[in-house]
Amino acid sequence: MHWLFKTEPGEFSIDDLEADGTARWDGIRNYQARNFLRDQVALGEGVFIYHSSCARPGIAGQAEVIKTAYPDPAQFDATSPYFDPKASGDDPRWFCVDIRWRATFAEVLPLARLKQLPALADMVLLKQGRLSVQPVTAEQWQVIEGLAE
DNA sequence: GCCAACGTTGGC
DNA sequence: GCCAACGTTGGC
Repeated sequence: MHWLFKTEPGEFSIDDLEADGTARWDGIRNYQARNFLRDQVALGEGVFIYHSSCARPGIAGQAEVIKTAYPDPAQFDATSPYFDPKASGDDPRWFCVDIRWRATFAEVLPLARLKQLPALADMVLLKQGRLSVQPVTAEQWQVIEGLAE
């Protein structure tokens, strides 16, 4: 399986990931996204980094999974915006993974462009909004990589 | 800033 | 369990 992770570039962009090299993908507070992270995201899998809520929404680059799911520390940190008072160490509610930068596309692949391609019509990104961690099929991955060259 | 889509909360 | 109210996401 391949994946697509959304991020607001004003908070954390592909350029930040490239500069840092690796990142903890934390702060996921949606159950469907959590379940993908916790149950399915596997070591070494590819991840497209998608910029959302910005002037040019689209796929900005790719990364790979270097550590599979572990409890998101932010849920236990009362000073964090991602604090969850209902989570406990015995019963973590939220999970995160670690990723490593692989590539920054020469140009962000615009959402509008992705929408034009029949081969991508079934992408979760295009069929369902509001899901910040989502699967990408091998076929979709190949098509998008081809566009990014 | 608007607003559609959809997730979450909480009363019953 | 239903569903209305409310909150959030995210494109435009």
